[in-house]
Amino acid sequence: MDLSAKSEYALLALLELSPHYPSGEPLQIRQIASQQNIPDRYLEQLLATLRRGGLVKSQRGARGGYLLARDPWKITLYDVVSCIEGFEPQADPTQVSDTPEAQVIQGMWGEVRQAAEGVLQKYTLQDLVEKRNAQQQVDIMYYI
Amino acid sequence: MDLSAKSEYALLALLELSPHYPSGEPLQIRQIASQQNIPDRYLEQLLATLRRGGLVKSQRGARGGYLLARDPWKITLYDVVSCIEGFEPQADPTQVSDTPEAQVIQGMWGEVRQAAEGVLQKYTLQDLVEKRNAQQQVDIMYYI
DNA sequence: GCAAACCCCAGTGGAGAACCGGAGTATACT
DNA sequence: AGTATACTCCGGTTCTCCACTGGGGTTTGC
Repeated sequence: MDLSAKSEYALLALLELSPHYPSGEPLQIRQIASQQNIPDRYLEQLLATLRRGGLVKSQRGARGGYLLARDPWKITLYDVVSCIEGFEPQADPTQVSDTPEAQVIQGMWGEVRQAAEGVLQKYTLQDLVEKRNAQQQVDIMYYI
Repeated sequence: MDLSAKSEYALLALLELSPHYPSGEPLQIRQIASQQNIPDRYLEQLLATLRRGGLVKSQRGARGGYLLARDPWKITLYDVVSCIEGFEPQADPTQVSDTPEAQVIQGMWGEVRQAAEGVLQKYTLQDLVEKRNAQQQVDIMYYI
């Protein structure tokens, strides 16, 4: 029941990209990585996955980088996590549980998944950005 | 977001034990394992964990075995999964996330956890048993 | 044309999950 | 009492996956 480093990195990166969306200026891997303490060669892979998932666009060549594919309030956390974790296919050759006991357990676990996904679907990157800003205010007030 | 084999095995085993609770007759590892297709030496470890967690009692010696420690409707699925997965300690030295971005992400993940745990807490072993029985009826009706 | 960026693919180290085995201990039945 | 049958404890083994690293490419701006 932990959030994988993979997904956390992806969210952090997109959180960095969000404020730059209006300007249309791309942000480079190195900058994001150093800003959020993420191994840059690893972040590269995650951004590639996000690109294939249609969440970010990339600009190749010198002065290139990454930018959000659409507005921050049109990207839910579910979009991000499911893209990075790749858990869309529930209709794949997962053994369709033979015994009735296994079926029942599978069914109730489906409810657990749905509950979790519901929370992820109701938050967008924009929400995270706003929460971040509010959090920063609190941090400043408590700073000495 | 998958249910581990560990937890699924534990739930299956407890599901087997549930109907035997009223009689007070213990069930042996071998029987449970063969009934639910679980490696028996592995199931042994899981039952030991459940015993230490106070969910089952064991009867040693010949004609021994395992039985539920309390009524099936007094054991929630959360009890089982948290015991087997051991994820109680949220107040441990998990790095208390330095950056405001990480804090915000950590916070929203807390909501996801809570949603998932809420579902697990509202179901008991008794519920699973009843669902299983209902499921069996359906299976029989569709058989041939 | 060359440097700065992304792109692709392959490999490695460590941790944990799933499982197996053996020696010991308690209990029931005869 | 003795023996068979269970649980109990502890260790090891295999395998997979996560997190990360590295070595090449290709595209683009200056």
